[in-house]
Amino acid sequence: MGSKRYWLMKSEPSSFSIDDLSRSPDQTTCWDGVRNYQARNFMRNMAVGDHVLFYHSNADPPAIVGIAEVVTTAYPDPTQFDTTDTHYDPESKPSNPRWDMVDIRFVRKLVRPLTLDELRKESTLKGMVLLQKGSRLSVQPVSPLEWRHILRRAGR
DNA sequence: GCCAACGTTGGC
DNA sequence: GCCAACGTTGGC
Repeated sequence: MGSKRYWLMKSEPSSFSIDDLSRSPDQTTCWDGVRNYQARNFMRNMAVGDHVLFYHSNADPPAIVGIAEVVTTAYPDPTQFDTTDTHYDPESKPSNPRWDMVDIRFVRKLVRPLTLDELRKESTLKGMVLLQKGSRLSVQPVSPLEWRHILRRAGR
């Protein structure tokens, strides 16, 4: 068993919130709809058991609100072949799927959500992908140090 | 609603 | 290969 990796995944609570995740069957959902190559590549690097920070973007306030875990490795996102889906990609062929997804399962909500504002005040977190100017990556790596610091700040 | 920053597309 | 145009993200 190799050491687990840490990630952050963004979701707009108006479309899928941490509560939606906790109410999902098995408290699990497939992370479909990612259409960014960098984000896809990060998902391809995920392993079962990896830890995930669940972040509410376009929220008031934007914040890390919970913890999830990766329960499958990456596999083809079926919405890319669904002509009725907004994420349909006519260029992607079933013989060579372009877009992948993983399944993640709810672990817990943070006792205290950590707002973007608070995160910005932490010098330890200066390097977080989330906090970089113009950063829009919806799936991104988190360092073990950042993870530890965030959990401590969140009151465990 | 605004708009800056980013990624992608396509003409040349 | 360049770069303008466009669509999207996401904080404010």
